[in-house]
Amino acid sequence: MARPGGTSVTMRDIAASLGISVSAVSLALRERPGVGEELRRTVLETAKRLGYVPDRAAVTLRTGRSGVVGLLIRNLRNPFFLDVVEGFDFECARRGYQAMITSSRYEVPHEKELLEALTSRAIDGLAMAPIGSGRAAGAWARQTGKPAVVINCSRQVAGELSAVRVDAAAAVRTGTHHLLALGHRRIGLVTAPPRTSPDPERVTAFTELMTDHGLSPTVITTALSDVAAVDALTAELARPADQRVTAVLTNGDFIAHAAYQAARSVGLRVPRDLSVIGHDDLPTSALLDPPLTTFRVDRVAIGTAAASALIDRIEAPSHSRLRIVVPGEFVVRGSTAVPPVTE
Amino acid sequence: MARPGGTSVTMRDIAASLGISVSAVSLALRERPGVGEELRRTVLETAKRLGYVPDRAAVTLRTGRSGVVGLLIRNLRNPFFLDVVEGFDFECARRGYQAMITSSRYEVPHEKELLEALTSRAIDGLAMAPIGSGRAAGAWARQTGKPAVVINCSRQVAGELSAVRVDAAAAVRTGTHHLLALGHRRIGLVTAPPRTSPDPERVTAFTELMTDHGLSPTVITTALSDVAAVDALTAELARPADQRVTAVLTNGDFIAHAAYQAARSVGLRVPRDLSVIGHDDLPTSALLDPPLTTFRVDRVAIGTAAASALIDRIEAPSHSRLRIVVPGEFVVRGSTAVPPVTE
DNA sequence: TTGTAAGCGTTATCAG
DNA sequence: CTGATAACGCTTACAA
Repeated sequence: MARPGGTSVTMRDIAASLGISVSAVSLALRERPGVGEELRRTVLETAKRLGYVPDRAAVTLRTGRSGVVGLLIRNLRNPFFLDVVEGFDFECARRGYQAMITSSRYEVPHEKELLEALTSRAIDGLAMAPIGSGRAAGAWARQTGKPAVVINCSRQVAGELSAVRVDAAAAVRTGTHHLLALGHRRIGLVTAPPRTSPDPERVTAFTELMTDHGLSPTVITTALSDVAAVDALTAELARPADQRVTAVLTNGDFIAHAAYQAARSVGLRVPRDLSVIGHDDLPTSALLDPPLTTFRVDRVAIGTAAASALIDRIEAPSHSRLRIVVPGEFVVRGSTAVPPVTE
Repeated sequence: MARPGGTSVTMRDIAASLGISVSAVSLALRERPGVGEELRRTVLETAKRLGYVPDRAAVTLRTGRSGVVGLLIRNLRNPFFLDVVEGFDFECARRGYQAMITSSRYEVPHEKELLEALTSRAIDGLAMAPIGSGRAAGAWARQTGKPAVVINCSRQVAGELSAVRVDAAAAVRTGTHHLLALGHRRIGLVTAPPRTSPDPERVTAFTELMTDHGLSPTVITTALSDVAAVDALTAELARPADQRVTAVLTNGDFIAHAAYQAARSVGLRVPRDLSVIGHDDLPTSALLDPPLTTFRVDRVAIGTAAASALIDRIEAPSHSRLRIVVPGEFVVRGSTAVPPVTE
């Protein structure tokens, strides 16, 4: 509203039209004591009649609270985050907040810029799926004195922050066990480069488990965009049959799809030549050819939990920080099978 | 920022620390004439040193421009919009704006609420994939005097507005021709209920084409959530083999997936018993079982085009309204085949 | 119960 | 080229 054209109605207009003072209007509108019941009704009614819409910029400036919370996602292209965003947006709306959602696109400098932009917009709190370790979130919280919650980020970080995450390490263990039981020995784990990886725990869990079984773990490092992942996986799969992995674990169905593409591009078949395990259970995963074995997680719940935890802390700063682990469930479909017998 | 804890640095602090006036600081910071080059550099430098972040609420209040543009999506669960959002967010960032993205979840009252919320936040412009006819967008633009652009919405609406859309009617025609050529006679078109449908043109085009061929069109009406679509399609497919459709056209791969599920649930096979045509070509569509025949569209381009058109009009209100049709491409895969010979 | 006035951080107008 | 000063719309002491 404001300036050009859109002749906005302000409290002053209401006050003038009723011959009372602005503060009376303010009090009446916000259901605060200090104003007669009858007058309040009149005010409410004329406000509606005049089409009054409060100017949040003014409120923000005055109160220091904007009613906006930020949601900074590291990669909005990953369908995983779709439902997270939806859940977050929904919960915010339910509790009277607006979400400001944006994507850092796995670019650290851009993440920094966005953080600053959000700060200058006086967000009341921040939820963030950080690019790397998540230190940025902690720094932001310290610097602004406002609550932050991290989503799917390394456990040790966080510090003072609330955190919502899926148990990625457990998922890796379950998947690895499944593959070992099928007879696989050369298993690959797809992960992001250390600096940008949100969950080093996956690698640790995987490495430990493989080592325990006397096997050497293959860690396939790639940027987590679909094209980069296809390239990295194609490179791995192009190796001789007795050296390349016979199964891969990915950190998301999104990347599992890339594994399908890579396999296809070098003429391998899933699951005959390559077993694939995803993580997320996207709506399409059951419809793929073959249906994807994956780890189902309630993505909407992640979003609502993050929003809820964040808003709790905004409204009661004493609220202790939360550590929420959203449960998941391993679902076995057609993309995993016994390894090929090429050796 | 602002009140609690986070001791924010204001222009006053910079001015005080330099022993000059606030207005000099303002001028210097915004690269405006009226301040010496040397002083400007000093100001810029101390601003950075002190960690100054401008308070957008104050700027907004003063100037009436927030630097925020709204993006109101009718259904954020549809992966189609993922890339649109990403493109929009990207273009906004590139041009120095913040996007405020939210989902009306196909609920008209919620759409209205959100529109009001965005208005009270003084967005500089609005992009909207409206629920029904898109009249709401026009009304908003008229009422606020600010530019709006509609995304994928009925052609006749729009009026004064810029519009970005895919040529859905053309896609329907192409798909229908493809099915007719394969020999299908009972073809179903999946569409949203009239009140919420964004593109009645699809139905018109389909009906006309079928009638021209002396065939009677089947229009399957359903709410466009995955579960609702599965139900509606299951009901259609449960009919006797000589009555039910042998092919369906959907308005999105998202809904085509629902057709796969529905077919599966009543024991029909795609494409042997049912041909399916989607629209969008989502990343997963080529990996489905069977790979989906669909209409590819550059979704990111829709987002960037919308943002670009919107920001153009914000910055030059004289800018004439744009009608952008993002091109698409029909891609034939494995989900369409000759009809079954059950008659 | 109601009105008055100050002030949030910024920009813009207008003197010096 | 620089510095007071008012104003944007709202909230909140405090005074009537």
